[in-house]
Amino acid sequence: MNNIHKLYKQLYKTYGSQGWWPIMGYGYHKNDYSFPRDKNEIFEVCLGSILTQNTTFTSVVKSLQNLQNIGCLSVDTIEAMNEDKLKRAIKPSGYFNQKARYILEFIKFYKSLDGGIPTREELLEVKGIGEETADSILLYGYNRLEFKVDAYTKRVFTHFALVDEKAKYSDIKYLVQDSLKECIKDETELLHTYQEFHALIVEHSKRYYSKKPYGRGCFIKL
DNA sequence: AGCCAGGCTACCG
DNA sequence: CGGTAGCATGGC
Repeated sequence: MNNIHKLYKQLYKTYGSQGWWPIMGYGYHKNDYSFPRDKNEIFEVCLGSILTQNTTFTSVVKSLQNLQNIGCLSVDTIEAMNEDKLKRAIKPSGYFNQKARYILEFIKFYKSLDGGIPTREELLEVKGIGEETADSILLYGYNRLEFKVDAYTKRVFTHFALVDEKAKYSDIKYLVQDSLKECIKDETELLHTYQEFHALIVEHSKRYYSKKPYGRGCFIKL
């Protein structure tokens, strides 16, 4: 068992199943890996992945709630929306001018898929979708084996010297994927581990890696 | 009051 | 290529 897997095990033992991705009207689904269940929920994950860029998820929930309240929480309804109305609805998540454009750009791409599964390369060509958002969509929307790295992940990994300060997104992503693949041979279990690991890192980091000095109070031992 | 949040693009050297 | 300003609201 390598240090990455050790970290995962300790986090899971501490916090348990996180049940990401949360879906509107259902919330988290701990120990239930049947999500997303349909195309609407897949799209909701994509939407949430864009809205949550550099923002807390509670703000994203407000935006999604706003959309739901005006009956616009679906691909076609958002596509048909007046852009200013869309901006008003997603205002709580911040960067609403950019994000409104990103969402509309993504919808064009999403419809061109015609129900198909996007590749990572295709997603990265869409304006507003960088590596983390692409992996978020793939991991939680399409159940693909693409680990999602975020600022917290880098912070925690740096704390434990699993990577150095100048590690790039891909360095961390493939370190995690390679490390977990060594220990977990079953693909379904591996997928759920990717999904839970990222969520667990966020849960742990909100407590111990949000304000400086990062890692104060962190009880994990590798 | 100031810092941080489940980042990305554009533009710089 | 790496580094950074700008984007914006909300919570603590």
